[in-house]
Amino acid sequence: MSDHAGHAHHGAHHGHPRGGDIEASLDRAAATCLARGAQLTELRRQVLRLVLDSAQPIGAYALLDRLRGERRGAAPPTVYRALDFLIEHGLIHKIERLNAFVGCAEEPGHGHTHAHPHPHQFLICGRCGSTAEVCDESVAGAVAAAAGRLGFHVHRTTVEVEGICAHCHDTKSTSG
Amino acid sequence: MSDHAGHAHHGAHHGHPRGGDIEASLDRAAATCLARGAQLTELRRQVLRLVLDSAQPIGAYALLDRLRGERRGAAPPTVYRALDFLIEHGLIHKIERLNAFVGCAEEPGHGHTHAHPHPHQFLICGRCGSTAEVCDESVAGAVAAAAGRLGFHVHRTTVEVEGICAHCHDTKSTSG
DNA sequence: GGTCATGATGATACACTATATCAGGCCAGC
DNA sequence: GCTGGCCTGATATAGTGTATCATCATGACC
Repeated sequence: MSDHAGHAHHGAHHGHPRGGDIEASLDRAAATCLARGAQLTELRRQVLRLVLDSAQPIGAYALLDRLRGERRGAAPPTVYRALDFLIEHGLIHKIERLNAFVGCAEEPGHGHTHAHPHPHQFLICGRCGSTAEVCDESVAGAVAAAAGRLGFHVHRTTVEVEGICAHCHDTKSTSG
Repeated sequence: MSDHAGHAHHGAHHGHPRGGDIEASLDRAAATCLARGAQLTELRRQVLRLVLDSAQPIGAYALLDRLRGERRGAAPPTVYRALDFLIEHGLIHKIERLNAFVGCAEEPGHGHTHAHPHPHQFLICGRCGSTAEVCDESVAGAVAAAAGRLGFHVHRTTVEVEGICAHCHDTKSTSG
């Protein structure tokens, strides 16, 4: 079945699970971009930092508010252009159900982009709002098989699961 | 694995694949609602008819335009409230990637609702814009397994696959 | 009949999400 | 210095979805 599955991230219970890690991730992201002939400019780096720094999926306009702390004239296109770039290069994902963005759980440098994404699924907790990105190949395989049966050629797959995370299910109190 | 998979619908190539079928579907939908203590009012029936009548997924504001043909003062809440009801009762689905709505491919009366949905996935052709709803249990099973491994309790699963449908892939011309 | 709660719809305004478009700045290469 | 490409600034607008209050019908209950 699934040879590797499931590393949870963006947990809302732990505040900011990363700290100085983020700067290291940004450096790796910059290197990855460079290797592909693109550049992680200061603006894009700022937006990526804000996304990674968020404990939960964050919306474009929330990003915009925070971005304005460091860039006075920031406007919607400012943040959307940066987001498009980051998605294009596989550094972040968009969660369609939430109209929000999260950092990619896979480290960059694996050659995955928007055109050639790595398989990924999101588990969205309806109680605490946290999300986990899992990378389960059996899910991707089942999707590919079902699509293939109909002669459908898959480009991209969006899998977003809504439910209750283990933490919230264990502690049925108001701790979420 | 997957005991049953794949009935394609909403094909854009065939114009309106159904005709008088729609009225029969509406009647069955009304009966299903009644059996559950809800009512498919004239407004909801009109909106459901418009959704079913659309060859492709249709947006809320496109529905609103058409609805105004039969209901002069229709406003956004008019159509959104009807859509919410129809989704709640499993009569239509929302495709998140498209912000659009399609009729449920499963006939009503199977007891599935928004709270207890039947497994379903969408194949979205990026060339002709058609969508197919498939009901593959192996996909749902893989998702459930992956989630369960992390202790996540699944409520609802959104699977939306973007790619090229068999028809468009066969006829690589501009016929899409 | 009168009253009241419920659910559905009408109607207005607003919030949130995303894009189009044009202008200016920076830099590499000729 | 000019050009072309890329990035950003800035303004306006399009597209999607909700909040809120008023109105109206229905049915329960006294």
